[in-house]
Amino acid sequence: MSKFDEIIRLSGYSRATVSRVINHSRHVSPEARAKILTIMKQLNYVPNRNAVSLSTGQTNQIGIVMASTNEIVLSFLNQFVDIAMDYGFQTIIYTTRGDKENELRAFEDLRSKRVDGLVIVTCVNEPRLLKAYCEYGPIVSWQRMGSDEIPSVAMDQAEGYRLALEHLVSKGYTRIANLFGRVESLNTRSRREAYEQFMRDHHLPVRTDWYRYSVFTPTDGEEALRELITGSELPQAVLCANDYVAIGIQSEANKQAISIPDQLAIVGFDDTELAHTLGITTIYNPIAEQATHAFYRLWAVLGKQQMGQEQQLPLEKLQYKLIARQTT
Amino acid sequence: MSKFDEIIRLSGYSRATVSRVINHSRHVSPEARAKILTIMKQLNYVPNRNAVSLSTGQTNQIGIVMASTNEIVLSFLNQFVDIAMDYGFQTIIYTTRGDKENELRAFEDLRSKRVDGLVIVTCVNEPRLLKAYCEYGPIVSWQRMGSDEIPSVAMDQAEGYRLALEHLVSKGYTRIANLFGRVESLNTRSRREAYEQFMRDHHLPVRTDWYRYSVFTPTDGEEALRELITGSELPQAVLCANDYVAIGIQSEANKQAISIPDQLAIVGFDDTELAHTLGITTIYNPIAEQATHAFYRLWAVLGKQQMGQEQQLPLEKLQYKLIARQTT
DNA sequence: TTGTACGCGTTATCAC
DNA sequence: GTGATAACGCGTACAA
Repeated sequence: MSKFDEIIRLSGYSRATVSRVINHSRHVSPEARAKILTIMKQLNYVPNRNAVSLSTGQTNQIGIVMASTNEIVLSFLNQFVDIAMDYGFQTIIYTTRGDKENELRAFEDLRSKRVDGLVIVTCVNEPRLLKAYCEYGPIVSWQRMGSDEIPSVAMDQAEGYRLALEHLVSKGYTRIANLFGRVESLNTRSRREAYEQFMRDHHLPVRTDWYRYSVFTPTDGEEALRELITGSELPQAVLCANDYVAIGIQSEANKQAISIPDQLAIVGFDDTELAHTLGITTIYNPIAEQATHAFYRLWAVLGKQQMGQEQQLPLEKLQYKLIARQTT
Repeated sequence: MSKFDEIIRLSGYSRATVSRVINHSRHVSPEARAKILTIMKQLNYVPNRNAVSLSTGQTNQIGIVMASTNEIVLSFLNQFVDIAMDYGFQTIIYTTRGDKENELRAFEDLRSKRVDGLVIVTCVNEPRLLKAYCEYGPIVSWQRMGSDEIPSVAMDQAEGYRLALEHLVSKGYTRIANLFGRVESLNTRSRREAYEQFMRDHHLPVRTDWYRYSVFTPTDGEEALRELITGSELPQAVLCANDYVAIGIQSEANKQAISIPDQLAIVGFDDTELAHTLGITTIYNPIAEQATHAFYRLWAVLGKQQMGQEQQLPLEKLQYKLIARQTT
């Protein structure tokens, strides 16, 4: 006999009344509430959440999908978990290692009612395929998805990139190398197009020979610089995929006795704490705010189911900012 | 009518047989299996995991408890999520922000059958209090818990600390400052005792005036060094709570024109990728392996429930290693 | 305000 | 190999 039935038996009240007390319904007499609460304490009762989820159809769990938990997505993850918790939701991590089948398991978990909604941080499956899962629960993406089938809270990184370019050119750096992340990602495309457009507009050389892809980590940055200096000409500045890459460039430049910023300027991306510490010029990226927005988007749907009405939370307009430091 | 009942109706078989097919039981005729599988495909059926969990009493979810998701715990988290997934378990993050009540919610979720087990990365509640939850499911800790009531996969950091001290002294650094993490943590106590014991054994000065606490981040490290140089005497070496603190020290030393390692030697802890990039001497800490061990400990219990027999996975002996680089 | 009866979707224990 | 039937623990119309 479950503790629930035990409470029913000991209190003399019915299943419904006990349930009402548990769920803080107002339609319960003070005496009934008091008596039932007392017995609940005595029995050290806690509701079985699987039973609750089965009955209500909600789990109060949200899945977060990413290739791996790394430094780049850390602040997004941290903020999302926190804000979700504030609203009574737990967060399940789905690390896919870039594998499509692994990734699909997260979406299958939406179908199988394991999670109420999903946040995509990074994903490798086609939006077309993923769209089919939208009927099972709200899905929102941080990564830009190309199609509008899955809503995204991403900002157009072209704006941030232009800030960096304006800064560099205003300082006299015109021969610029670009270290990108994923080749096929929309962010990479945005950045590349912003670069090419900006350079053309200012009648400056577009150095596609200084494009490098799949540069994510400090080690990647080091290798990229070692490889760049083998060329006949050294760029005046390097635009990095993120701050960690910039750290690698900075470190390798020191080893190679390349003076910064005289011989080589460096601009990072995201404005992490380390960029501050190491004096790296970078683009402030409101990542935590985007995580908040991501949850708000989900809450717009999940809150309605929970509170019985439309839940609209304020989505403030977010902006990049240039943070000038010692590497430019 | 649920899809399950739909399958029963369309196939003509009973609830039990359908369930057997879903769970790959061998006691099903090939014809029955084929027919039921076909219908399952047609209906695009997936089991409701809440119903499964309610019925079996297992969720295949493990909670991971920590103050916040930060760089320090990142590799542990990442590895744990991965290994758990390999064994069919999902990971729920509980960030407590150091709040005892928040933290207790994770343990209550063990009682309420939301998770099958818990991993404690950091925790603030008393082991005494937490011990009461052990009856509801396996709990294992990364952080050392003092009492043996909750098993821990932590290594005694004193060993790693001694490696650092031997290295420093062998290089002639004898006036050593210590930057610790949490004041009351067992790791801090281990390190402090290791330092004091080592210095006494070698008839060297124990500089308790150079103890600093709650130093976690690069910024903390910078501040610590700024504060240390206001003293009458500068230490010859700094032992840091982790690599990020070491980065802060290194950066601030550069700003202050303090030559490294001539005027000041630096030793980090953990051997993160950035320590490699920035040439920081550090202690290699097998964090990922400890995460693996943590899961294996849980699996020893959860696997038994799942596979019907004791599951013993190999726990290899782990060791710290000194990684000498340019800061010593 | 309270109680009845049923539903949620699946597993498990018996029989046969 | 197959099939009734009873759990699993709780929410909730609906009626009283």
